Amino acid sequence: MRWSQAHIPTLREAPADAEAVSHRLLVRAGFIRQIAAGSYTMLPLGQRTRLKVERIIREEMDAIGAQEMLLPTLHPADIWRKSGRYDLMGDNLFKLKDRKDTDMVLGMTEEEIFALHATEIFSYRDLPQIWYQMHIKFRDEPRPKAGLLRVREFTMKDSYSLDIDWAGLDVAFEKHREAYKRIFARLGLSAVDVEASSGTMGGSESVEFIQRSEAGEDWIVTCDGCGYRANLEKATSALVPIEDGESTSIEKFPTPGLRTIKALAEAFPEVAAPERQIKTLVYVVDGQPTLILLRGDHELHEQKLIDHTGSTNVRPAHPEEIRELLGADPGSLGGVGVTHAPIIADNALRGRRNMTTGANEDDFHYKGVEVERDIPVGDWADLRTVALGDRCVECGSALDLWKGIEVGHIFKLGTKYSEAFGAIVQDEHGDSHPIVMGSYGIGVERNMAAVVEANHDDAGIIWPATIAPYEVVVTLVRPDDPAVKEAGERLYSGLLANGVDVIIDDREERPGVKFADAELVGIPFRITVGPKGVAEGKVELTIRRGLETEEVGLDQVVAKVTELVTAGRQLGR
RNA sequence: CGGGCUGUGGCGCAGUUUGGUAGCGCGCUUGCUUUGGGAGCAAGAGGUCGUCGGUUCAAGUCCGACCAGCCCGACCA
Repeated sequence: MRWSQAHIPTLREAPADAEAVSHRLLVRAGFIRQIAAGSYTMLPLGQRTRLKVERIIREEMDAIGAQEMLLPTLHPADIWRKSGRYDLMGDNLFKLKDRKDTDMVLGMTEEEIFALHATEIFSYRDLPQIWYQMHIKFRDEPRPKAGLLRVREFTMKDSYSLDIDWAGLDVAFEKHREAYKRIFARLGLSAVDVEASSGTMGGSESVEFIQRSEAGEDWIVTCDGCGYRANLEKATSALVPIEDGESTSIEKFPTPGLRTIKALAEAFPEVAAPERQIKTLVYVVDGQPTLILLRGDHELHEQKLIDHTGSTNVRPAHPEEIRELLGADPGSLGGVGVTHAPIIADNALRGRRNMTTGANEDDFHYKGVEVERDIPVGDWADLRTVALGDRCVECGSALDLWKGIEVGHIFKLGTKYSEAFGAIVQDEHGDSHPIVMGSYGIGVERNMAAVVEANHDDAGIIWPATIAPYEVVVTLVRPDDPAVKEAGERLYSGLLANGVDVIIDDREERPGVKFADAELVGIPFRITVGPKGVAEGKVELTIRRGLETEEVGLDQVVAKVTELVTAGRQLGR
């Protein structure tokens, strides 16, 4: 490609509404343009990189025996009603009607359709299978953000494994885990696999791949001591034991105007330190008002509540609902003697004595509360949010807490969809079993953005050679100088002949403009051809990462750069 | 959905307080000069001021409604 003929609209300044580094750089370097919130055009450079990302994913999927298919994105709503996800997905599912007034949806993931195709498998002899596609997904996100990191329309590689039993699923799951590690390594990412919640997918186990980044939206808990890694929505931690003293009797006492854990602790330090208090929250869980009990200094993690109760709709109760239920306002709530609403307590409250909690009477609390004696807890669960400084359950080391981007997610679905769609096979004894499924996703454009987040400097993007839009740029310092022109064209043709993705910057621009553009776009190798060098039979080779430059003989440079490019393509393999 | 903010040439912004017929930088076009880190001079092109309605002799500016986009939160395979 000749830069003079390419559409590479670089910008000196980023649009004011771009905040995330990857968003700013991908726009400035001419890879993407926004069309609507969470909706982007891939310009020529963006499309080149996107196709290379797809190619890597395809190679690794094919390597584990996966077969590529292509399903429609436009689905009849009935298929989604059949799995129950038409309502479950709520407003995130794009819904529309066709001209005959039939309800349709745009696919946001395709377990349903793949399960439907799995109904054409009848025998264990035809299993296992891994099917995948590289396709557009639509999600009506409540809040698209950060350029390509959270969008409403994007390309996803989604694959689905079909097995006769759970042992088979385990195999497919681990195959995907390893394939994903190879994919991320080849993309230049250092993503790690962490335990995660399954959310609305259903299923027994899920693992997310997270690239550490300040632009990320997920909080990850890791342990350097033993390698424990989990999403905050799933993570657990060990607590320092607390000495509660002898058992005492429960006693109500006045606490006028004290409505917060902190205020109560300051007023009654001897009986109401935060770790001696029971925090009482009222949540409406699938329509059922429910008391949630935590230690005073702990925070609820709503996803844990959702996962534990298997509910789909969870929200804090409104103040009026709370007063109606308990007869008091927030600040004086407690579980003592409450039998007309379910009570779920966090495990950290097990066995605790001499606690303080609200008396369900404004301005009064109880002290001397013994949780299991005085409160009719119906259900114990891990509900608290792990905090910085907590210790590892496995090994006791201090846990680390950091932010990251979810670049991939793999799920053990089980039989939810095969049962819903009747994907049943017979085993060698003639017994029928629903197919055991797994589901595995990678967001293509989000991965592009994650690579930029992880690979850039002040000058711009630093693409790994594996997915750079061009591997080499030949920069003509003086394209009007016949010797420079001739030498540059010779290098260009030589590299093309060697199968290198090369672009020649033959624009009639000042050198500074060309250098700045090459660095902004992030091309891994730059060969600078200038009059002085050519006269001496030399050119300069600049490595984008680090921007170090060396002189290379005109006659050697094609071979040398071809070698470097070839080595760069091996990244992560 | 709650809170905050923003819509003026391709990009970044001023102008709105105090209504008078739209401006700056970058980019773009042409010419001359320049040519190893985002050039200089000169002449140009380009704007329904987010949309609709209202007030007024007159609206980018005042009033109302709506739309879009961004940020925080909620939400999120």
